[in-house]
Amino acid sequence: MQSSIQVVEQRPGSTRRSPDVVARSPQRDALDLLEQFGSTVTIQRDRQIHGQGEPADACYRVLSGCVREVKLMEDGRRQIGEFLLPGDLFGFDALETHDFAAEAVTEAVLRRYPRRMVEALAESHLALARRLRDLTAASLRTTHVLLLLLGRKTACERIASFLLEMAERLPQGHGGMLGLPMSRTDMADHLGLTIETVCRVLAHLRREDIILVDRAGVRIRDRIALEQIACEPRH
Amino acid sequence: MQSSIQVVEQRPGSTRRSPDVVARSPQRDALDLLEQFGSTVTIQRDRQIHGQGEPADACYRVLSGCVREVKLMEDGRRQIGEFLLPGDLFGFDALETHDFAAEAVTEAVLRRYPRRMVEALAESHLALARRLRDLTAASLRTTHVLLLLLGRKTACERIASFLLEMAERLPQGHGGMLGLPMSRTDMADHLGLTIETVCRVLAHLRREDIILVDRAGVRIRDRIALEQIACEPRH
DNA sequence: CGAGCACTTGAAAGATTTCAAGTCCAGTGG
DNA sequence: CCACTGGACTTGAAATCTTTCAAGTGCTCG
Repeated sequence: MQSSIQVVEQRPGSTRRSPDVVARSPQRDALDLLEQFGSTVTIQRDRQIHGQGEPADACYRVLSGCVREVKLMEDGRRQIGEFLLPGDLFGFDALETHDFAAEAVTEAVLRRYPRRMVEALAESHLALARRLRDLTAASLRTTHVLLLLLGRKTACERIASFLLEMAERLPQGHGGMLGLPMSRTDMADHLGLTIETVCRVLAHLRREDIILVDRAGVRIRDRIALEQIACEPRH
Repeated sequence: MQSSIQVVEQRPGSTRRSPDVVARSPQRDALDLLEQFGSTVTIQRDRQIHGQGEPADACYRVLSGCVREVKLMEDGRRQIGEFLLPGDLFGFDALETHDFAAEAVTEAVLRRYPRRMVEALAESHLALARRLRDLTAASLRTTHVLLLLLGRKTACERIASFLLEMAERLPQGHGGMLGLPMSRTDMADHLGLTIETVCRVLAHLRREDIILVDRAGVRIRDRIALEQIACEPRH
């Protein structure tokens, strides 16, 4: 229960998306209240953290590694709602049960908070209650962006949007290299494409000299071009 | 400010989806607190209630009619996040700004609550704060279902899912006829299809005697078949 | 009655998927 | 140390689904 965990500054109501990994500043985060009830767990690659539809009795903060939120259909079709990276929170926005299963994309270290405690504390701490609501609203906003991507964007636009998002969220390696933690299959299941289409689009962007792809990851060479392709919504 | 508004029983944390339109039961809804600050407004067909990205300074309950939540791309591509029907709430789950524009699909009568009051009351009423969080989580759940639909379902599955959803949410006319309030274009923009594909799939389902389509609306003749086609997720 | 709009339907085009081989490593075992 | 195997990733070609383009139809409204 040591409190020397890497803590990430959260903008007012952002579930994730923390390019600004800053040491905790003077103003306290309402979530700090939970820290004393947290425990640290390590999840092996591809192991499940919780199942889809299971009672939501824990919430998590990602300390290291990558987690995916997965919805599965009877016939095996899969939709990944979101990838969670260090600093991201998940499970806080569930009702009684989890909408998604959560699985480790890479070995992941998580801080685990019992839902019972979260709810109990929220009963007496308005700031925490408020924080939880903002967290949920932030999740919703992220999901709304994905809705447009899945409903209306072309394969090329989806990949471009995804790469830009990852460039914001992942730490840059040397020379701006992004080490994507997820497989092509995971990317495909997040973007509503097949693995082959993901490959082909990446190859296409590479031939255009917009990105550089190698085993280690991706490097964005022409961000402007990528942004034009991604054609993000007005807001 | 009369309080003879049609009020809809809400399951614990459901933004909408209220097939059970019941008179208010003894236990009070935390949202009742807002009622004294509400005002009733009427919006003409296709008129905007608020724009995408605008400061969220009001929330609404639909009293009658239908509202769509719309995201627009520069080039005119459109994604409808959700249709709101009588009893449904919207705008309660926004952060500072609205993720979607809201527009009246049909002439709509809305109960409008100033966000400032909602937030102020939530500061002092835990039950309301809790209700707002559940509302947001319920929105998120709805959106997660749509993610799978947009990312992984075929046109036929999308339409089948949509019809079943509408059958739950819309009041039945005589003979189980559903009067769909939205145009084919709206359906298309919700389901990530084109208007022509929507027509063709409806025609296909009609030829299979699964539904009956006419100007007035749609009638489900073989719900079992429709459910099989829709192939809803395990949970 | 005529115009306009929503909706349908057909045919061709196009984007993405499916099916089928490969390639390239990383890890294993000889 | 090196060949071998399996898995992830690529790439090509054909198939398929959906879209695009083009007419129509039928209602409603003026």
